[in-house]
Amino acid sequence: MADAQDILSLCKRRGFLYPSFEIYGGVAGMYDYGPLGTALKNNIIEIWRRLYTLGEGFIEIDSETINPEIVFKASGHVDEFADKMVRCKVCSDAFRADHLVIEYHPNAGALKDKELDELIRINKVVCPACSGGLSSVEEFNLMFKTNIGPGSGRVGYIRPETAQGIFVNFPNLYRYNREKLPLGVIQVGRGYRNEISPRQGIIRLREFNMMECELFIDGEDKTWPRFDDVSSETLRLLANDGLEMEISIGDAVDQGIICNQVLAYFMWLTQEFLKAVGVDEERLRFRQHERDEMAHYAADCWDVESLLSYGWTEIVGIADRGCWDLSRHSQFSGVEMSSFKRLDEPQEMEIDRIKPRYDKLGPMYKGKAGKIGEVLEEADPVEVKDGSIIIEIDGEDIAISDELFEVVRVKEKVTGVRSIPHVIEPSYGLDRIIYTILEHAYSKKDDQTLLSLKQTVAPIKVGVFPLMARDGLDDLAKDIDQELRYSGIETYYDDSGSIGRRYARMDEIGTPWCITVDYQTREDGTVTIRERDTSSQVRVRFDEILDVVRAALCDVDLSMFAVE
RNA sequence: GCAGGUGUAAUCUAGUUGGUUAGGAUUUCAGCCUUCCAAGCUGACCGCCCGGGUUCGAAUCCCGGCACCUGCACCA
Repeated sequence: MADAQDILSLCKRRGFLYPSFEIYGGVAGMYDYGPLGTALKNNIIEIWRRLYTLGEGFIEIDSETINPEIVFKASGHVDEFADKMVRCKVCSDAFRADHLVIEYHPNAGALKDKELDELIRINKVVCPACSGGLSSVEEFNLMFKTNIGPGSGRVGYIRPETAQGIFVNFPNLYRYNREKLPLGVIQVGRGYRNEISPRQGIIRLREFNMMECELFIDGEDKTWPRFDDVSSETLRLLANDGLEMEISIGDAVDQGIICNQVLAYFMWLTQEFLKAVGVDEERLRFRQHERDEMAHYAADCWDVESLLSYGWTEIVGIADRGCWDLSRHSQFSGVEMSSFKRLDEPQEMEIDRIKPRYDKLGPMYKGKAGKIGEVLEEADPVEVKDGSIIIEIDGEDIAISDELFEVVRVKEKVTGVRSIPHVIEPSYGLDRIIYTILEHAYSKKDDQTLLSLKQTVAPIKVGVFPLMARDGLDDLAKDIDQELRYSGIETYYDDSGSIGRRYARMDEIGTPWCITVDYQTREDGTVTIRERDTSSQVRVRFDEILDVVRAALCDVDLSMFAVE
């Protein structure tokens, strides 16, 4: 297996990746993409984007990376990412400090570090695992905090995922989609996590690239229109009951291994994407989250893992997040986040409604009566208990006796129902995918490095060389180089060193083809085109070279252009 | 963050009883040569992670920092 050090060395040497701020000693978990890395990344993004926008009809947005605190209060990140931790001095296990003292304080979660320290000390709290002594409280905040605007007025955080930018825009996007589900929204961008210990090259970064999709669907209907077309396609699953299997997505859904069609469809789509950009199918699997690993709101979650020299590594997560995200944002913002599902036929329904008796409310509550009436009208009659109903007015609970209202049965025409959409989230770790592609493409034979990148993602598509940089061969080669570049094909012209060395340079950065102008070109107007992985050559017509390359880019067998 | 290991050129690496001008290979560049897979010759560029300390003298010893690797924990 390829050594991670070799890959990182190649990346640095050839301009895929550079450690950030290298001249100042570097910063852990931060890397810059060099020229080739950037091109590779852009190519991958473009394939992904097309798959979702052109293939599935999804829409793309680009939202802010700095968000006000409330966004992450609603998302749960403020609590989830800013734990107060203590560590066992003996077994070095970490625990949430507030959980350890919960029996000694009614509101342990609100305590300051020092107060928690104090409580732990006074009550002689020890490590729950081994009864060892505990360290003092440390703050673990994995979000980067900042201030929005001058002074220290408004707290903001740099986003740890792009997803929230989509959720908070849901009302706009739902309207853009003309109030229809399903609504698929994608975003490509950076996320930021102040990792405790970034390691393993670009596998765990502090500033990382994500491609995320949030698919909003009707929670009552998790079928997918194109599911039947692909239901016989297979995936390699590692379910959370420990069973590993190769199974069609149709069977997996039927047997309840994958919980619904939408999830299964996007798992398959993800596999197609990863194969298309060069992840080795043999080193790819879907691992289901353990029950305790899953976020509490998730119905099901599968990680796509690739086998790297670091071991099996998560590169994509595909989760059914239920209606959690939109519910929370609706709750925190007070904005409606539901969708309206029109019924096939409007239905006449008889419903019980509360009808306030304003003649009695008025004298009793004076100025408040109007508000109370409004709230009563919206209230559900089933909440009437023991002759009264409790309603909330201006943050105050008030019991309203049933003498002050009537429950009446009314006929209402129902044309549809409102519900909060569920979210299926395929979330792709771009940097990890890039690294996987590099490692899976990497091979070494007798000191010769070969990067077998798919032509779709290769930063440079064609190397163009004169066999000798003289006798007019160089001019002919430059003509070809220019023609290809002007046609939108990335090339690399090279006339330095032996021809073998030039092929080797291209092999090392994954360039799939090389065209060489030789002396025969002057005689019969043909050039050679060499295929990277086999180093086999085909002689083709000089004046057809653009067609040949275009065909090659469509994976057409080049032998059909051979002139010999 | 903890424990252990490591840090010499763009890359890989030799080099401690502390002692002259840190050696090699690859890459890159220039020139010569060269009619298809890293040929050869000549030359050039480029280095002891950073900062302190000990010493007449530090790549080498000590302290601190930074980075990388392995494990723990966390996670995309």
